[in-house]
Amino acid sequence: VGESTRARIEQVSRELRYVPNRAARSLNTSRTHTIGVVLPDLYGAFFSELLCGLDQAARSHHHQLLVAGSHGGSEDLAAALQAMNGRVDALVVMSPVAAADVLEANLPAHLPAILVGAEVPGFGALAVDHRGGAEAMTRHLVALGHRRIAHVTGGATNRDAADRLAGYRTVMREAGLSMDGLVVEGDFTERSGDAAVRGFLDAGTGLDALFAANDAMALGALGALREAGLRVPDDVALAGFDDILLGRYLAPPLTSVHVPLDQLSRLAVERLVAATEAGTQLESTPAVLSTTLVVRASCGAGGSAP
Amino acid sequence: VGESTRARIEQVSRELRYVPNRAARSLNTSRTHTIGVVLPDLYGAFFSELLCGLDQAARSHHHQLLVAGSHGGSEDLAAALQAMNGRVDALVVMSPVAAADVLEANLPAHLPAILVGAEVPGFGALAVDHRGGAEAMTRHLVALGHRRIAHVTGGATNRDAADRLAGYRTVMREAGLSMDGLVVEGDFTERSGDAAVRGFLDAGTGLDALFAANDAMALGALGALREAGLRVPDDVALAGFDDILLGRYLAPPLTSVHVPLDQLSRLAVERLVAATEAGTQLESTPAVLSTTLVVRASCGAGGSAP
DNA sequence: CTGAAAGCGCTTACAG
DNA sequence: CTGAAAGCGCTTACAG
Repeated sequence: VGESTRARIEQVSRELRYVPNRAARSLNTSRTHTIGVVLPDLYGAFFSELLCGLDQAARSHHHQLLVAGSHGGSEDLAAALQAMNGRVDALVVMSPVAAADVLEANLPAHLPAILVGAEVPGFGALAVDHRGGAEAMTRHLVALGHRRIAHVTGGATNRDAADRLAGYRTVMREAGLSMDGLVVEGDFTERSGDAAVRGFLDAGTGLDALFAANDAMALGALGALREAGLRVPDDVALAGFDDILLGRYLAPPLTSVHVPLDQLSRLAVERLVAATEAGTQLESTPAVLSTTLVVRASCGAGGSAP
Repeated sequence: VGESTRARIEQVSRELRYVPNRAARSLNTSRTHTIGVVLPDLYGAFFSELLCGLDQAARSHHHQLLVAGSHGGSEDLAAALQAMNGRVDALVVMSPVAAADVLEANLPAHLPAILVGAEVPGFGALAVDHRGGAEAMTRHLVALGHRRIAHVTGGATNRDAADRLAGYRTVMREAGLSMDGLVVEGDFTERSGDAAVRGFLDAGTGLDALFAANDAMALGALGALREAGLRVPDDVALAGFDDILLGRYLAPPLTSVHVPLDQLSRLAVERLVAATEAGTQLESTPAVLSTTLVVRASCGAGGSAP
């Protein structure tokens, strides 16, 4: 083809705004350059930061994100997983609400997938040391001299929440401290943190410290404590979990347990892209990411973040 | 086919985990049940809440979300738009960084699209009354008796930021108040709100009130003010814009301008789904969503939210 | 009512 | 080096 013809073709294609159809391209290359992300929810800073990390990691590998949030029931989860088939090269699935069998039944076989906080034979797994983080936090509170340390959980059916509770329990037991009336169930929302504090106040439960199973609940608790005229950390020490970005902007800045979302995102995407290119599945032994205690002013330790 | 054969086929299909390939299905039905979302960024509460709203709206119509965040330059925007082609039924594009020509050149013709805060002939548009919101806020601050009212902008190239600045200017001028040295450029990040306050303090600029062009900057400003020993609202009134969810958990709760993201999300998705089904494009006259002043304690008006 | 064919829009490997 | 054909995995309309 001559130069001038080529130029004319390119011009016309631009005029008509021709853009290749990616679905068609995917169909015969069997590459989509897309990573599917299945999350239990999209609401809140934690998932937002995770999604943001995954987006950055994906873009650095020239991939896009197909997102499915909020799977209430297992049918939702199943539908979300099935809707990904043929449209993604790989999958990141977070599903802390015990559903290994649903995952097992609906994960397209041979599709590289990384499960975060869940395990299904034949699929990759990444785990966060929730328990270790909760132990470190509880130990920190004990070391500060607190005795009546309450815990607001993230719900009975949530695996991550159960691990955090277990960490708290272990250390409280070790320290010989009572947990009677000090453990109350929440659901990871601000509202439930607020409700937990009101519950303690109504019951007349005296507290030295409150360890919420995530920062969102700590935020809700902070509002309720303040409303009740209690000062943090002078009257009650307050701690969260996740180390969401806004924690440092609170007054007082929130002591928390850092969950390495950037690292998790990078690792997940790197492994998935590698598996896609090699055409292999990932090892199902989970890589466990460790958490870090981040001491800020809300527990009275005065320190600023490491 | 007999009953027993059918049962056996279904069983085998379950065993093999057969799931239809959606890319192939899309190709001949030309329906993807997916809405593409192109945002300038994924970072921060504002985009998180928008994405969450879009996800909910999309799911209520049985659609998924294909997300492209962070388009730094116009090549990124172009690439993101092109990558959507054939993989989505419709598009929501937010691009406040003046780029109507890039949009025009890269929006697949005939693909239903809603632009938020931008206009391109032949495509749908949704706008938010940033200017009116900023006017209402500035008027509120003036009415509270503040005279030296500073404004931290969201950047010179951002259209939404320019509208908010214009609203502030209009009211300040109307009220006969000086703006000398009171307008400083930010970029919608916490960090830039913090920097703005330090700048005012270093310059010895006295302030009655600080109106940040978004809540993230107000958050950063709050930290810097507190660090400088200034109390909000006693020493300096503080106001933001966007009304992100955590504003009410700050101390003091943040006065802000509510941007109706839920309504925006619902409207966008409804219109797009309707256009997809009808096979038509949307009207390019933008529907303008109005904002609401939300008075909380950070400006000293004492009120709680309406 | 069942089964084979055509076609969605691409890309890749092959024949001319 | 160019151009026509085959095929990715579906669904839909048609022939048997």
